[in-house]
Amino acid sequence: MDKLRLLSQINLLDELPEEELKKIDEVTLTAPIKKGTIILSPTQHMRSLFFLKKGQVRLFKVSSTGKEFTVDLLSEGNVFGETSSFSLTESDIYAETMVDSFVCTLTKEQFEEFLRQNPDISLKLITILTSKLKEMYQITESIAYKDVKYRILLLFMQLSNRFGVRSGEWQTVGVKITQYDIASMIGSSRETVSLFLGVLEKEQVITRKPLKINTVLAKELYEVEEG
DNA sequence: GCATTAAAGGACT
DNA sequence: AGTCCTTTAATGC
Repeated sequence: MDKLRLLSQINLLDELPEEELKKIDEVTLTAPIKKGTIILSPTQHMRSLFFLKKGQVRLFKVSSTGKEFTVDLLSEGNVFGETSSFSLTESDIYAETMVDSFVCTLTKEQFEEFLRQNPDISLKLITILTSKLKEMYQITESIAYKDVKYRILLLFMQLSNRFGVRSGEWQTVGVKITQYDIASMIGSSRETVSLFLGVLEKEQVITRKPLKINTVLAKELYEVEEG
């Protein structure tokens, strides 16, 4: 696949001139990574940052009892990883590809230089991180005070706002997720998720195949906030 | 109201 | 064919 074309597909880099794209292309390495590959783990530490050019990545932590908690999902254009000076994720975190992906590696210096020359990108990064922070607040609060059905709907609202496509009252969720993925994002079990997905489908709040959410119904019936 | 366990059916490659 | 994903039901906190 053409490297330059891949680079131009990155959201963060959308507004960059062709010259800048070429510069980045010269200093970075792009690797195809298969689904289910761990590209970052507490033991395997890469002192670098990653650009997800294509695909989908899950960031998660593992508890002492071996249970996974998914912190974030990333799609094309997201940056993650860590260097000695700053980190975009936690240090004891795992990153796994959920689908076949293309990942580009950047050193700290390359990324900082890149930001210096493209201040607009820095602003975009701040925007992304801020909205992610808001999402995490909502999720943690829902885990404390709300039931699983509400948590599923809140998660779907957030995902569809970030990744989905809107068509009237219905919005796609926009990411490829299993029931296990959902459970690991809202602190539940896959069986319970399975149960409530069935309930929500009967109530016509969601559809499956493809996974969609009726945002209007969800808000009215369950008072779900938007992300 | 939900996790857990178990068991079985369905789907993906 | 074999692995991954989903559903259903029973049990107990």
